[in-house]
Amino acid sequence: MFSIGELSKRTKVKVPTIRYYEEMGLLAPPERTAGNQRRYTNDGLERLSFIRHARDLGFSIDAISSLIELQNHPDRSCEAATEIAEGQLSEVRAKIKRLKALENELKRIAQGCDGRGVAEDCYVLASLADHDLCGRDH
Amino acid sequence: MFSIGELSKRTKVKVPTIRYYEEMGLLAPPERTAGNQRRYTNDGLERLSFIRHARDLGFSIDAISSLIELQNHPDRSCEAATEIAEGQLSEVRAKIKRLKALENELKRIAQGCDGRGVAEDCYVLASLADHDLCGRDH
DNA sequence: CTTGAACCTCTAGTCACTAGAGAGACTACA
DNA sequence: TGTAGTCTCTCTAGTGACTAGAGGTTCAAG
Repeated sequence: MFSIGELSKRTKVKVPTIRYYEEMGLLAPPERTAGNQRRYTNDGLERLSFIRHARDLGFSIDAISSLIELQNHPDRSCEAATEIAEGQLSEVRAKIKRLKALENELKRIAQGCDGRGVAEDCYVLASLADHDLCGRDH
Repeated sequence: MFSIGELSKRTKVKVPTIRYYEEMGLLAPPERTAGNQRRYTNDGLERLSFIRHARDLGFSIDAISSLIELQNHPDRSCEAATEIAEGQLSEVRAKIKRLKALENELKRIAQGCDGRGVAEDCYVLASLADHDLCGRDH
């Protein structure tokens, strides 16, 4: 049995965030001391590690809820879990694609100006003002 | 002189978003009709195109504010503009790097399970529960 | 002059937290 | 047992960049 501060230290999840997860229904409300303070067991620790790991991988609170629901019913098909993971994967891939396009455009814009002129002639500002100066769409 | 709806159509920025930009100080408050409706000129159109383009490239409202400030003083050095663009570029690169790590991890996790088993044996769930199953840190 | 679309302001909601106030509880040491 | 100091409690409000909706007013076409 350990306090919320201890749980926070072990999982590296901040104390208010732990309380937030509880409020959102991700983390079961733990036991309380006579003085109303939360006391966790290893169960809580494992659950929170799971949540943190999933958050680190970019899963939404909603997605994590579904995954936990599944965890609580070990006999169910895990199809949903695979779907959620694959959905997340394609979201990540889409983001990468988009960011790479941005990277190219920004590289081009930033290289166009050495920062030594005045704003009037600045290629950065001109590029932003006139989309036609862009190599391709974004 | 055209209405906010017309401006919205031409720039593809939604009406409430235009009002929001005005509130945030990005867009100068335009003239109004006798009945208090906004009426824009080409100036407003150009300004909004600039903002939209910058937002599309991921610049924050704050960064855009600085860029506009600079635009309004064409005699100033454009060093700040180049810095902002370069800052944005390195942020984008950092995001790409992180997302690529996530992509690898998610790929590994998603491939570990075909979704045909039950939750108890699901590799997706197991991987999330146990960070040690991860190839590398993230 | 009427109709109906577009416009106005204001408030509240989104996501996943983060910050702070003010009060109460716990623990270590004397 | 007293007390100092840290931890914890709940509650409210703020973040960024919008989005949604209510309830009311104005505009332009016919």
